[in-house]
Amino acid sequence: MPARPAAHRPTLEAVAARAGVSRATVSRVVNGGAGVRGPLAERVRAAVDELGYIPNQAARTLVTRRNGAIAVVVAEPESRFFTDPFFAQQVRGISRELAAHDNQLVLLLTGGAADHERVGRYLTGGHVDGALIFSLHADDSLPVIARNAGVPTVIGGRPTWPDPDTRRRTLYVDCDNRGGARDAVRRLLALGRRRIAHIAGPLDQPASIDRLDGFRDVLPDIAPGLIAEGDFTPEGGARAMERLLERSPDLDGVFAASDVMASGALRVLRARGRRVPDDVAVVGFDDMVSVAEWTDPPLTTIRQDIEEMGRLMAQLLLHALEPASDPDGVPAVSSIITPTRLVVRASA
Amino acid sequence: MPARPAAHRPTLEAVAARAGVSRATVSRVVNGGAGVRGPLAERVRAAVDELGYIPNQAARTLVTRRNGAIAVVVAEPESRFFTDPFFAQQVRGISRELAAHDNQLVLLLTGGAADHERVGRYLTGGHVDGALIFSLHADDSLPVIARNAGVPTVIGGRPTWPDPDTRRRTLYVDCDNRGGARDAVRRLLALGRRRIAHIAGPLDQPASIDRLDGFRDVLPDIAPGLIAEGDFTPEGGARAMERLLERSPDLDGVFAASDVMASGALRVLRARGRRVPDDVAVVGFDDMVSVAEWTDPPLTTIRQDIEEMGRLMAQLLLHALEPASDPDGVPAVSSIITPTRLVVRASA
DNA sequence: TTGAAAGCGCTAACAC
DNA sequence: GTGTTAGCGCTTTCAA
Repeated sequence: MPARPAAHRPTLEAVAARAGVSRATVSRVVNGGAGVRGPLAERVRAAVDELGYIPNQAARTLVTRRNGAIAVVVAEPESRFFTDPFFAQQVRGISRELAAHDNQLVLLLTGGAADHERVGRYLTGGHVDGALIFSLHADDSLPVIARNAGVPTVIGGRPTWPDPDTRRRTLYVDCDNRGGARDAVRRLLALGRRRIAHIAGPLDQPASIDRLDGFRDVLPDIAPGLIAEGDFTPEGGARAMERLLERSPDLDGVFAASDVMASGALRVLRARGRRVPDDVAVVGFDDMVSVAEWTDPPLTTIRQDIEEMGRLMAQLLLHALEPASDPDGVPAVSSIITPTRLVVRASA
Repeated sequence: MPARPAAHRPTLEAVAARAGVSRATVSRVVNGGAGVRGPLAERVRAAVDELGYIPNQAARTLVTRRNGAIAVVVAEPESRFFTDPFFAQQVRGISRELAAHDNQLVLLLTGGAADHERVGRYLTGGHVDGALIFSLHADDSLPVIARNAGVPTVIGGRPTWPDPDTRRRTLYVDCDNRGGARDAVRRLLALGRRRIAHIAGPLDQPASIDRLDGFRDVLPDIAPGLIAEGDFTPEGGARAMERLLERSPDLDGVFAASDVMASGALRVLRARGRRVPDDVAVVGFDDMVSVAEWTDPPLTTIRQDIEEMGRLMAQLLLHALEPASDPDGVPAVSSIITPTRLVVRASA
C-alpha cells in the first residue's frame, strides 16, 4: 500500500549527498536554518523537496530526548468516557493549549486494569514527554507508575495518596469542590429551606467526598437519612431522589453533586407531584450547560470551568517540562484549585 | 517531579555491566530470553530489577522500525466525536483488537484543517506503525498524506476519491449502506405504504449518499419533495420531518438515514398527532441500541455491527503490516463490506 | 559558516 | 549459548 515504503525513505545522508553538503548542514536547515548562508540553505531545501525527505522521529528523539507529544490518560471504561460531557470539555481545553505549543495530544484509554500494564509501558517507554492523567477513582496506580518512571505528570482532580510528601510533589488541577458545595447549601438556606438533602457522587471519588464535606461544613448535624449516594448518571440521581423522599418526605431542598444527577432528581420530583422550586428547591453542580439549561425548570447550579481546567493542566505540564524547572526536587510550579461560582436559574 | 529523571535512566549497558554479561545477552533476555541459559537469564533479570531498567523505545524503534502503536485519526470536531455513540462503539472494537495483539491505540483528534498539518507530521514522523482514519467528509486530505508518507492505512467508510486505481489500492471497511437502505424501503412497501419519504444524512458523506441511492434503487421515480436532508442529529431529523410533512402531508412511511434522526422525526410526528406506525411507519438505520430501544415506539431499523467494523479495521491494518504482504503493489488483503440486517421493533 | 566525528540506546548478524 | 561488532538516522560539540 505504501507509495514510498518506509524502508526506502531518504535519510539526512541522502539529502546531504544530493545537495553536496554535510549532514550537519542539512540538519541545521531542517531545524530552522540558523547559521546557514542563504543560498546554501536554499540548495538544501531544494534537495529536501526533491527527495521528499521526512525526518525520522525515533532517531531525533533518541538524541534530543523530546518527542513533542503529550499523553492524556483516561482510566475509565470507554462507555463513561464517551458519554460524560465532562471529558469532552476537559479534552478540548487540553487540546487547545497543547496545539498552541505545537505538541501533539495522544489519547490513551485504559478501560480495565488489564490495560494498565500496556499503557504504563507506553508511558515509561518514552513515547511521550509527559502525561495528563485522569485518575478519578481512589485506587489508581497509573500516576504512581508514571511517577516512578520519571514521566512528568499532572493529575486531573485531587489525588488521594495518603503520604503528604508524595502529595506535595504531585501536580494537579481541581476545582474548589468543597467551597462550591458550601455555596450551594448556603443558597438553599438563604431561600429559607430547613430540610436539605444531598445526592452525593460515588464516594470513592475525591470530588464526591469534597462536595459532601462542603455540605457537612454548613450542615454539621445533618441526619444520615438526608444523604444518598448516586453514581453521576441521571438514573442514579433519580434512584437517590426516590430513596430520599421515602426516608424524608418533608424535605424542602436538595443539593445534587452533579447537574446530570440533578436532572434525574427533577424528573422524580415532578413525577411525585412536588413543585420545583416551590415545594423543593434544587441546586446542582458543574454547570454543564447542555444539561442545566434544558432541565425543567432550568437548574440553579455551581459552575466550574472545565475547559479552563483542561487548559491549566496542559499549561502546568508544559511548564514543568521546561529545563529550568527543578529536575528532582519540589516542582517550580504548584497545583491549582480553580474557583467555583453560583449560577442562579429557576430551580432554586 | 521525576523520581528518576529520564536523563539518569539505566541503559542496557549498565544492566550488562551489573550482571557481568554482554549487552546482547541482556537484550535477548529483555526480549523474551530465547536462547539464554536459565541461570544466566535469572542473573540478568535480577540486574534489570535492581536497576529499574526500562528499554528506551526510541532506540528500539530506530532499529526495529516498529513501535507497537497504531493511530486512530478522527477528523471531526471534539463535540461530534464525543456526542455520537457511533465513534464510541467503533473505538471499542478497534481497541479490543489492538490490545489483543499488544498494540497501543493512540487517538488523534483533528477538529479543524488547522490541526491537519500537525497530525500529518505526527503520522509521517514514524510515531506509529499504521493509521485507522475516519474520513467522513468528502474533502479530507489526511488519508492522502498518510498514503504519500508510506504509512499503512485503513479507512473507516468508503472513500470518495475519483481515481479508480487509487481507490483499489486503498483499504477500507464499510457496511452495506445501499443494500441496507433497500431493505428499509422494502419493509415499508411490504407494510403497504405508498407515500414513502426519506430523511437523508449530510450529502457530503458517502454513507448518506449510499443510503439515498439505496432508497432510490427501490423507488426510482420518487418526487423530490419526499426527500429532505438532515445532519445526523435529533434536531436535524425533527426539522427534516417538519419540512416533509409540510410538502407532503399525505406521507405514510419514512426511512431515516440514522436512528438518531429518526428519534427527532418521531417526536415531530407525535406532536403533529400522527400515530406511529398506524398513520406513518418509520424505519431508522444503525440500530444504535441506546436510541432505538428507547424511542416511543421502539424503532424498527437496519442494523450494522459498528463494533465489529472497528475490529475488522484493526485486523485489516495489522494484517497489512505483516512483512509477508506485498510492500508496494496491491495489498494482499482487500476492503470489507459488512452486511446489514433489518431489526423489527414497533415503529414499522 | 561549514564539516568531521562522536555518540544517543538498542538490535541483529556474525563469530567464537 | 554468548560475545563482538556494526549500524539504525539524527543532533551536537569541536575544529577548521
